[in-house]
Amino acid sequence: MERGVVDLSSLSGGFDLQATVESGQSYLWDRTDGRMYENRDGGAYGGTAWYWTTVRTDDGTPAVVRVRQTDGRLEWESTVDATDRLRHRLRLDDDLGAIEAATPDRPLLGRAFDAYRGMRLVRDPSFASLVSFICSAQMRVGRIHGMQQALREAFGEPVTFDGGTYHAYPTPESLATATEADLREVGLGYRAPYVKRSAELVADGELDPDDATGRPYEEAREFLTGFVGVGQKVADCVLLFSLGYLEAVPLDTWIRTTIEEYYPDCERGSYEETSRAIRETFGGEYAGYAQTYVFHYLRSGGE
DNA sequence: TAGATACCTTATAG
DNA sequence: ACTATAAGGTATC
Repeated sequence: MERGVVDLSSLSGGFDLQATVESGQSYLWDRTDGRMYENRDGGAYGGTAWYWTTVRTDDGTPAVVRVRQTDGRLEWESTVDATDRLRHRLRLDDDLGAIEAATPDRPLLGRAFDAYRGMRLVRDPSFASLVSFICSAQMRVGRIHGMQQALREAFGEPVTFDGGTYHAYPTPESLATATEADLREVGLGYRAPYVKRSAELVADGELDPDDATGRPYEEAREFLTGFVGVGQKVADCVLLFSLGYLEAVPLDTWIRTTIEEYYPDCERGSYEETSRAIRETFGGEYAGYAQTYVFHYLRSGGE
């Protein structure tokens, strides 16, 4: 067992672990106390709960990383050195202060940033992010998370850690090998064939979500719709929560409602044009940050 | 090309 | 208890 501490006190804009991993952008973290999503407004840092996920080591085998936030520190336990991986996965190097400063003073945005100060975007592994958001169609966040847990337990490689058994996120190969019936068995419903066929595309080397990286934003979004079960909204989620396109604004039901109520002039009829308008309203470069704050704020009962 | 509809499953509202 | 509704949409016609 290795242990480490990441100092958070010097981070611009601070950090809020609970808000970051329980805000519906990542479905790859679990609370060890099993109380995920229970107290959204929750006390400071979710009562310093422990969370765990898995990371890929250099030789390709998965390792468990367990973390908790206490005051200005992020403590971790793992079998590998997790400091750099956590900085990367939790975007601890983002200059949140500058990002908020660059966000326009528009209705709702200030309150949303205030409510979850320190919440950061995540950088999830691309395949897991892709499958998570294929599963997200017409689902509540608690059940999306439950689906990912079920997928891990049914198809993920077991990892022993600190006397317990955990499961890594399934590989493309394992989900491509699963039958549609297998995937329906774990509660995916009509998303089952989407997940299987998209996993096959990756496993067969026909399409790789990482190949979206480097393309101009709208082209990258179009590229990702080549997967099955991936429309523009899901593509935007993968771009924002995995591939680092911070300007991506997924137009989900919450944001559409927000546009109706607060930014009606941004409603342009098509996804593409409405997306352009709301991204501009949210400040362009970091518009996805604003979207994520608004989403979490409203969904958590902010107003 | 734009518009309507089916789709798994379950938590929640009434 | 029971039914209707909606949930971070997409594929298909």
